[in-house]
Amino acid sequence: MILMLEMAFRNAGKTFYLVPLRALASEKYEEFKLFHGARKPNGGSLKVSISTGDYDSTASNLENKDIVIATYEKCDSIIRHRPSWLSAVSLIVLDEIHLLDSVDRGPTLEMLTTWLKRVASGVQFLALSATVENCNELAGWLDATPVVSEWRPIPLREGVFLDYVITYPNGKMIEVTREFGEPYLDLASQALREGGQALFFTETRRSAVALSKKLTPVTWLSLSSAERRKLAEISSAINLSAERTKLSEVLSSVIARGSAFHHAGLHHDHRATVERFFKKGLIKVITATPTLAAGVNLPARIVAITSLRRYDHVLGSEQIPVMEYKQMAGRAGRPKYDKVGDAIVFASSASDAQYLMETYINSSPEPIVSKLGSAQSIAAHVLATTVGGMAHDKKNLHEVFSSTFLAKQRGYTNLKLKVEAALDYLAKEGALKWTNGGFVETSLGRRIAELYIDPSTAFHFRDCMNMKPREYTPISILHMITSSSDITPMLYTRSSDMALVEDFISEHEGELYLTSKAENRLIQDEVKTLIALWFWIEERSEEEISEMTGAQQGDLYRLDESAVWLIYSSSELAVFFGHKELLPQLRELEMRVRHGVGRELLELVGLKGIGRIRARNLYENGFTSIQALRRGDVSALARVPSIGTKLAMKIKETVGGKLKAKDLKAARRDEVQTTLEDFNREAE
DNA sequence: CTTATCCATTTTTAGACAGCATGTC
DNA sequence: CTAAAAATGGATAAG
Repeated sequence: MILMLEMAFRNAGKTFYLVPLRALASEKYEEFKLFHGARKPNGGSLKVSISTGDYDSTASNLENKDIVIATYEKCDSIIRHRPSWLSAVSLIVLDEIHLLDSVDRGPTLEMLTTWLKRVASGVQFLALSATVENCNELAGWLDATPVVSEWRPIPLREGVFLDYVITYPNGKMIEVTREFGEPYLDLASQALREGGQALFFTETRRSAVALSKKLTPVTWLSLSSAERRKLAEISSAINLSAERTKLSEVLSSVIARGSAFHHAGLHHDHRATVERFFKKGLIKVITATPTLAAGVNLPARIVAITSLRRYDHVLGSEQIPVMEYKQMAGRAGRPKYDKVGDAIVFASSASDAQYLMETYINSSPEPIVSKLGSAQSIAAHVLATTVGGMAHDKKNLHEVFSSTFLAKQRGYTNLKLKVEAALDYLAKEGALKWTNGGFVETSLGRRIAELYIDPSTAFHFRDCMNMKPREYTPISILHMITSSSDITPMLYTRSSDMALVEDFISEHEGELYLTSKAENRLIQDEVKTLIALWFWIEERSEEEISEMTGAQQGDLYRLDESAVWLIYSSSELAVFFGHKELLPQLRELEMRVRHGVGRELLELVGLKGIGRIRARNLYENGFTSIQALRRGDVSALARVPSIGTKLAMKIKETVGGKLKAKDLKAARRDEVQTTLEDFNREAE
């Protein structure tokens, strides 16, 4: 921050702060925002901006900014648009550089860094990480000087818990008081007695939820009556801020007792609530999946790691890497509050304890290894390199790829073959064309790179548009989307879902793409993901969808987000593929998915109204139930946290009812009141 | 006759980046 | 070096 601010004040150039998560970007942005508008010596004012997929997106907005905070992918995308100010960049901070090791996102970071090194010559790089073992090697690649510091604001102790005794690497042992007779409860209790908070990491979402319930007796006893009152309010607010589901009800009930769970199935507002009130000290214990290991900064007095295994659909049950363990352990110790942070792992036997001590506590994280070689698509990076203007002939292209971290670690021979193959593939499919002496991207290729989709996804769209199923319906379009490699999260078909999926397939056989011979195609997963999206645009309740498919609120929102992006992309590409006639269908479907607004609702409100009243607000404000809307159900409206005047007017017109603002307020008040009472009673 | 308990078997399993343009609070 | 925990379903005991 000091370096960036110094450069900004000196007008020494534009600086970037790059992070792997949107949440981290907004956290960092909040810190930098304090300096936004500060007067510079030359009279101008300092300008700070954030750029991630869910914030502003046009590169021109960044032209006169001094400090830009962005995700890696966003920065990558910006480069592809070749903004004029790129040469004005003077410093790039790469936070959490160890992400280079990640299979799905590491290659993007690696290519991004490689380009930046070339494009912006003379740019200073500052790469940061708490868990890099081979930092000399990494520094060598970046042409940087390694700076190692063991300093932590709060010292960290790592220990193993076995039979109520915590053993530390130096042989020191501490006994934990038996109070509840359950290790997890007693450990949490110890943290709370010292006025601290505890963070438990679990292997699965389900066990995070189960453990947070189990911990409520401990947290409840530690609460003052003032805290209990505040928590009751927070707890009832949970059920008002988003659609109610079984999961949100459980969250609401544990929060009332000072405990909470945190995982990616939660609604993002609920995640934010949990983070916020843990930071404020009201929520005493969080049980979390790895969401919090790399996510926002949420330190705790004690970090308890309940499992060091993880199940993988391909590999089965696996030990997690030391790097991940260190990331979790590093969350222990709150600056300003704790004297020391404790990270505790649980052992099942004496030999297990010894194993954990050797393998995790006394081990360094694994060295960072480039994953560019296993990138699912080198083609995407070759195309982006071309579109970004970094290479228009083989010589330059090989220069770029031979300066990657992979080439440094493993040599360039293998990668060279892959790059050549990617070039041929892109040319064959029409994203690039040969020129004398080199190659250049086609307008299609440029659009693919700008839309930020994998080239294979684009070609898949083309094939799907050329070979339509017997009956071409919205379901066909959704299937095209869910069978592309860019859809996330792809839902997994459990054995209990088989009936649902098979029924759907036989019912919609004529509308689906079932003939493709691509190997390893997981038709069932594609269809199951399609079903979740279909239910979503049919306005089924979030609870119903998660009941039927197992996809929870958070999953649904992310699925929706990626589906919107892909449908938009397919409509942009339809023109290139000579399928202009599909545009109306694609546009309509995009709108239905984007806003979660069903056909019936579109008809009710009138399609023209969508332009004026943003349908997304209908959705976000809780109008997912058409039935409720039709009968003007006041109690459904009570779940709406805020209704715009225009929107309320429109609803009034539409339902023809007599809803008034004060009815809404009264209804909402009642609901808040009853939930509050319920929780207090239950808690007692 | 209903409910509780026990036991063996079956089922399930983390996370999250990206486009673009405009209305709403 | 190693999978573990919850859900399910059926049988039997208790109320």
